[in-house]
Amino acid sequence: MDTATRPGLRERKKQRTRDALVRAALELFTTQGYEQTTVDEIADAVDVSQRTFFRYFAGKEDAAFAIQQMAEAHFVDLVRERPPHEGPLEALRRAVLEGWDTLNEAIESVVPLELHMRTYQLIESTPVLIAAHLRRSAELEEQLARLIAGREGLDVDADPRPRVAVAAFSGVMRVTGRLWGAGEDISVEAIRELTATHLDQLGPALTENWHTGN
Amino acid sequence: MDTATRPGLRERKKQRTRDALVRAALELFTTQGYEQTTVDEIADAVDVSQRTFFRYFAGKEDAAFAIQQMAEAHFVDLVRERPPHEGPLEALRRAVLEGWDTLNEAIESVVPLELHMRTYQLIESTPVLIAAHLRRSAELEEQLARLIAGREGLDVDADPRPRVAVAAFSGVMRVTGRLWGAGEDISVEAIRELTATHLDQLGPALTENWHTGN
DNA sequence: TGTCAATTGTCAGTGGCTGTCATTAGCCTC
DNA sequence: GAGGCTAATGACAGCCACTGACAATTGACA
Repeated sequence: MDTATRPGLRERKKQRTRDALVRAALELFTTQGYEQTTVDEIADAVDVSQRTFFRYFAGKEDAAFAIQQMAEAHFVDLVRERPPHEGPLEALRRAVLEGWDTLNEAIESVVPLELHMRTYQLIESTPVLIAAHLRRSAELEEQLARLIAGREGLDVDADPRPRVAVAAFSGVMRVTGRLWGAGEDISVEAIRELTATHLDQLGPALTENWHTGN
Repeated sequence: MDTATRPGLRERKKQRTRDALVRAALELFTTQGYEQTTVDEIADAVDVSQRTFFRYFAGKEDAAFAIQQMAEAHFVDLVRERPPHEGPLEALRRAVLEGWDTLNEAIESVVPLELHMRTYQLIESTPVLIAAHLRRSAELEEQLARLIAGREGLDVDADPRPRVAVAAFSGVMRVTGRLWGAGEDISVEAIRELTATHLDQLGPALTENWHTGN
């Protein structure tokens, strides 16, 4: 019986409603803009009441980040799976890159990859969403710092290095995201490439004298 | 005549109203919390209409960051005045530390230093304000990157190092602010110290092997 | 002093978000 | 497989941030 573990009709229905709301929201956001889209529109598109929308999402913002959320979880999983002999920055670097490579599998059950990338670009160009995105990133950072500290057998609260390393790493990721969002090429390949080259610059950028070998 | 450059009554009145609104807002925010304070309360405390509040500030958030804004401008000025022979990170480091030392002179005409520090702590512990704070920081970062690039005679858009360096620096500043806000000691001295020790860790934290000399 | 322009107050309306309560619809037991 | 239980939904009312429009007030300046 494959019905053994399969959730009941109720649960499946909820999942469908949620997914439909996410799709409708992202489609409307990327088409007409985030601020220009009202919650009523989203709810109407899925034929539920506004109240129901707010039962699935804490706010309009929350819907915009539904997929982002999945991508982040995916990334954290990958970091967790990195072999312990890799240094902190090496592990983070490989995990992000692998994350981009396998992003589609992680989200395709809800939205097409392309819609997600358009949404990401929208986030990077909408002030309110930029703010929310940064706050979410800060939370992710804390998680990563603990994870890295764990790998290295350190106490996050005693040794500042895990947090500092993750902060530097995240800073670079943020710059990358912003640049990608401002550019022409919205593809995953483009941001993958940007990520790699920017991470390569982290070491050199901290050298005090930038003109020695240049 | 010292009245020569002194602004007219109209201008002075506006300044007084604005300052009063800032003081009332910060006092209410730090006393009862940001979300628990309505714009009407702030306006009432200064005896102006709600509409007038919104003529001075783009939103409730804006009032919360009025002093922060001044502190940032102060900091940027200090970076600009750093002698050109200092490396990028050295210049940034000295500017922040000097910024903390001279913060009071920069803001005392509007609010007491202590109220500002309480506000900063409130910001660091209120999700909506954290988000806004991070977005503002991101804008500051862009400004700093251009400034640093200028000092070094580089093109921000061609060479990723200015942005990467500033991103790493800002990442550390952010960690510092968060830790300070979560701690007991709300004094300027406390955050000054935290800043110094965390910046010291930036180099070491990027070393792949954290256990060599430890 | 009277005119002009800037500042403010009032009012009405939109949109995000929440609490409440009645209704509907899976689910589970007898 | 009928009836009761509970979760999900819809409908309604209301709060608060924020905006546009218009009228009243008040410095500025000839």
